[in-house]
Amino acid sequence: MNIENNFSANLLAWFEKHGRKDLPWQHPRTAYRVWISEIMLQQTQVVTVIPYFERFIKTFPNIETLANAHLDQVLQLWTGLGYYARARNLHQTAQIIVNEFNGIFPDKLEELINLKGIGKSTAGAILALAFNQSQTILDGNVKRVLSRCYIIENSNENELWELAKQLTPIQRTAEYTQAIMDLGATICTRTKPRCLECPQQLICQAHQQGVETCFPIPKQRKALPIKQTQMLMIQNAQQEILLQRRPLKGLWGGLWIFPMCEESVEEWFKEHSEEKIAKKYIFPMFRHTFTHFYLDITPIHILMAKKSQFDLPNSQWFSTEKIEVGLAAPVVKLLQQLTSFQLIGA
DNA sequence: CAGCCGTGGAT
DNA sequence: TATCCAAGGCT
Repeated sequence: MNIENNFSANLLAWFEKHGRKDLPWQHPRTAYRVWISEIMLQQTQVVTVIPYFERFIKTFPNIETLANAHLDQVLQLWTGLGYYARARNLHQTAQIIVNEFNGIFPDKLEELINLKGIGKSTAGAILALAFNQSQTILDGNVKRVLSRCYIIENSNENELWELAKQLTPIQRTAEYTQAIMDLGATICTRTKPRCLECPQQLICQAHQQGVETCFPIPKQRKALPIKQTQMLMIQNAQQEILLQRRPLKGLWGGLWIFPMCEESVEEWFKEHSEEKIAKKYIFPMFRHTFTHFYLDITPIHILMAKKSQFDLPNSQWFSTEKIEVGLAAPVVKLLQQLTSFQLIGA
C-alpha cells in the first residue's frame, strides 16, 4: 500500500467522526448552493460567510431568481463581504447558465472553468462536492496540509496540483474534499495546529520534525502605500444623501459611495454645483485597510439649504432609511455614524 | 505573471 | 496596535 492511499483512508475515517456536516450549504447540497458557497468562501472565512449565504439563498433560492435580479440587489446582499467582482461574476454566470445551459448547472470541468469567477479549484470543488466526481481542489487549506505533510518548501503551484491529484481518491470524492478542507480549517490551522488530534500525524513529515508552523512558507509582503481622500456626506433639506456609483471595473466596482475629492471642498463644489453650503462639519480621519494599500479617509458632512442639483455623473439622492444598492464598507460605517449623530440632535 | 481586488477575524 | 491572511480568480 502506498502512502497516498493511507492519506485518503486516514482522512475519510477521521471525517466520519469529526467532519463538518451541518454547514448551511450542505443541506441540500445542490450544485447551485455549492457554487454560491464556494464563491463566497474565496478568501473569506466560514464564520463570515454563513449569514451572507443564508440571506442570499433566501432572496435567490434558485438560479433563475438570481439571473433575473438587478445587479444592485445582488451587490446589496454582498455589501461587507468584499471582492465585489465575485458578485458581478455570479450574476453574469447565472444568466449564462439560464440562457445557454437551459438552467441546468454544467457538470464538466471545461465548461465550469470557462464561466466567470470559477477557476480550477472552484470548478473542482463544485464537481466533487455537488456531483461526487473525482476532481481535485487546491485551496489554501489543501496547500497548507500538503506542504506540511510532504514538506514542500518552495510551494510550486504545479507541484502541489500534481500531489493533490495523486491523493484524490476515485470514490467518495465529495466526502474526501470536504474532509481535507475541514482538516485544514479545524486541525491543521495556520497557527497552533492541533497535531495530536490529526489523523495524519504518523505520516506528516513536518510534524515528525517538529516544524509544522514553518509551512507553508509565508510570502514576503511589500509595504502598503498610504492614499488619502475626503468623503463628502452631502445631505439636502429633505435629509437625503448623495451617492455616486463606481464604474463596474476596479475598486468597489458597481458599489455606491460618497463622492470623493482630494482638493478643497469649496473647489469641488465650484466644479459640481451652484448651490451654497448651509453647514459643514469635518469628522475625524480614519484609516481603511485594503489588501494592497491604506486609505486615510476624512469624512466631511455637508448640509445643503434645499433640494440641490449636482453636476456629477452616476450620482443620485437616497433616503437614508432605504438604500437598496451595494455600499462600500466605510460608507456603511459612516452612514451609521451619521444616523446616530442626528439622533443625538447635533 | 505579478498586481489588483475587501473585509474582518485572530494573534 | 500592527500584521497576517482566509474555501482564489482575473488581467
